[in-house]
Amino acid sequence: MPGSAPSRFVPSKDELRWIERWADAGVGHADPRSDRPAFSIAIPPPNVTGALHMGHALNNTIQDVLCRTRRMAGDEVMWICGTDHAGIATQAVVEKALAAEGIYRKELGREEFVRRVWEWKEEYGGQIIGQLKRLGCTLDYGRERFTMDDAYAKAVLHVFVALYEKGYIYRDRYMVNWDPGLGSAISDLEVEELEVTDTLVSIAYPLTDGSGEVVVATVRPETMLGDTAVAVNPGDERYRDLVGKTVTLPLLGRELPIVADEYVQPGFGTGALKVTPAHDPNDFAIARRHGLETINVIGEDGRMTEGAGPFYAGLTPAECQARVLEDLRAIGLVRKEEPYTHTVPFSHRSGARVEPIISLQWFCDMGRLAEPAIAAVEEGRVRFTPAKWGEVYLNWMREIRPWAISRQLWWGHQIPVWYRDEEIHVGLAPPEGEGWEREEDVLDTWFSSALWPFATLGWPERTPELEKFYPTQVLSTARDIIFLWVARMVMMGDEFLGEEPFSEVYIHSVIQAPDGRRMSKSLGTGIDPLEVIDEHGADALRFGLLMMSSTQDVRFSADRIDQGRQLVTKIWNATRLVVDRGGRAGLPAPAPATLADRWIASRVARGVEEAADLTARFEMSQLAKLVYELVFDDYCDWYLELLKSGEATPDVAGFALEQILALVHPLMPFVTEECWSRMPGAEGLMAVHPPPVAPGPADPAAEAEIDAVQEVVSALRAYRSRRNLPPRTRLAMDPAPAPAVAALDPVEAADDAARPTLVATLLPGGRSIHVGPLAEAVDPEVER
RNA sequence: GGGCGGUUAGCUCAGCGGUAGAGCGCCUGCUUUACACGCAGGUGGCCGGCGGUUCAAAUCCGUCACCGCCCACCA
Repeated sequence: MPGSAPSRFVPSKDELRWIERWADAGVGHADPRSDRPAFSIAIPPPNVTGALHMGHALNNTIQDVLCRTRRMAGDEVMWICGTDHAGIATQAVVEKALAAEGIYRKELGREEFVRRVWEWKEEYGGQIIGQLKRLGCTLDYGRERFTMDDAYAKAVLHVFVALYEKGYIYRDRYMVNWDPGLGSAISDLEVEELEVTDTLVSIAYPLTDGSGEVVVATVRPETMLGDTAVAVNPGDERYRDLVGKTVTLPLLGRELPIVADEYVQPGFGTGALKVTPAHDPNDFAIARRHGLETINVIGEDGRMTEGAGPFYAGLTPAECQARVLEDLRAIGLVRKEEPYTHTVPFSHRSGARVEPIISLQWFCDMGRLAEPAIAAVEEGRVRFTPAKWGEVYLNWMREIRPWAISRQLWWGHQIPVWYRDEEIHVGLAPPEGEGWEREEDVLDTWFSSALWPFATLGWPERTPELEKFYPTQVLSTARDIIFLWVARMVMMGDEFLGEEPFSEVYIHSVIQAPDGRRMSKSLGTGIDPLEVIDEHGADALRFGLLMMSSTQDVRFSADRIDQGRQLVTKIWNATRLVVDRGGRAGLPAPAPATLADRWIASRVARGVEEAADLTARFEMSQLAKLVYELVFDDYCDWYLELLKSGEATPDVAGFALEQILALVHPLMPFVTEECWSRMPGAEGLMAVHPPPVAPGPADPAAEAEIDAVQEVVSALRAYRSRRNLPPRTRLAMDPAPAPAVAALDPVEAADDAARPTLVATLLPGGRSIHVGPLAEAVDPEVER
């Protein structure tokens, strides 16, 4: 590279060029017929509606580091690329867009609406794939998959039918989490418990025989309309005589049995519990034990049903609550009202307060599926990093509950079930004959995501891709989808391929906003990775994110991005210097000629070894720190200074630079590719350059010597600084300084014993040094 | 109610049994022909509190205090 090259690398200009070059050279393309060892990673498929956020940027940088490293090492790398149809999110986005034009989903009808979603997907979906390219990610873009592709849909239906036939999937009228905002059931994992302060109301239920009353407490008086019993603890003396009697439900006049159930805590409230089987999971269980009637009073539309009686039907629960309280007060049955703080379920998807209701839904029993997936982690076939997440996974798996898999949406995999009167048909194809109607519900998005590592490779066909690249090696993700996604992939992989879909799960940091809040668009705390890329370059962003990443949550730090940008500039300028001094690429390893050469060879050797170790252990911030220090401290601050003074040789400098570029490339692909291309003798892309090798063996002797040199030089500089001497003051030193010391700093040997003004003493091993005038050599201030 | 994690320099974080580290900030010098997105030299921490183990503890154990996250069906 000519010395007249600009003193900075300009990412905005050069990065786009390299993205094209990599694509043209097929860098991300995987060949299933290759003889090379396979290395594969399945990207956590971003939502089609998604845009790159910091979490994606970090996660995909990590995956790209791993993929690039393995590719350079000679593996056939497939980084599986694609997006997720994200049922709820996508349907919501399109619905909103249509509503802006005054078009409503229900008016369009299902078929037309789904067509519009596809249209939207073709036009706006998947922009994140382009953004991943900007980040420098070497995915196999030519094999981009979508969880609603025909082939993928086939896999989904196949799995549904197979699990149905095994008896794992079944339909039941059961209590589910109903999301009134969404108009759909959601799974337990999509429910978030939030603390709220409600009013705990005590209501008197008169005994039917007129002999008194039983007082119950509730935070949801409106649900009393669906009460079908009052329960007390069997050991509760106060109520022993009442068990078997009945009370009359106020407002509706229904007669309710008083039952005894262990669930009831005698110490809570009055010790008597109103039982609303249709709207409380505990009450539902009590009702099943006692064969009680269940009466729905809140419907799927989130309003009171006919079951609530003519005065209340049609109201929202909140309106109904006010009305019920008013009516109860009017007849004098409210005994107490007090504030009460407890947790209440809210939908993670819509934010609405979840209504537990009884509904006819499809479920998947997870017990049997979980067994091999538990063993996989217990027996170490799947390993989590950090290891604690393996425990979290196991704790959840060991108490796994049935999964509510049906969703009352239109966008998704429609459940392959047909009904005709009492008949039911479950199959890949519709049944023969007239009068069949297909199940309207679709599957939970995570049901299809669970198949990602193999459905993307063509399963259930036995494709060459599947043969070569399943199972994958690593799954990298954040902890929030360990249950939703990771666990389910393991279960499905075990069930359908007989093998876990990956052996390593790396759980990376969550990047928070600089103030410690969650980074989110709605909070206004998001930082757009693309803006960072535009401003500082993808390499700087990648490096900064790797530096930030950790085993815990971290705040986004603009300083780390700066550090990355500075490293980019440093590498760029170091390359300029080396090229100027005659450094070349593509040489066979030259024999180190000087002490400095032996030293940098040793440093690079150490760096290469440590980098491999850190990469294998997913120590990304340590890896970033290592390359930073190797470039700045070793190569630039000391070695290149020695090169300028003639204490090192250009061949070794060039060779070491080539290796350093190769070492840094997986982290910062753009600047390293650019620098490589500017080294005389460089051929081919750095992206497929062989892995870095040391220009020589680790050399402890050379390292010890240079350590000593560094100490002397630092001491000299500190001495000058303390004395406020001009920086380049020449000092005479006795004994004569080592050539490397003299080269790095303007010192001269004291040739006249009467004249020396400075003493530097290197004791064996280079550990003890005095720097200062002879007269001060014993001064503790100076002694080091 | 269970479980996990955090508390280290002004800020953001590493380190996790052997004399306290980085980046940024701050102070002093430097237009040294790769780089001022730079170079050199500095300032700055009883490593949350209290106990304990050890020759030796940010580092291991116990406990307390805040902060955060996950799981959980007490009206």
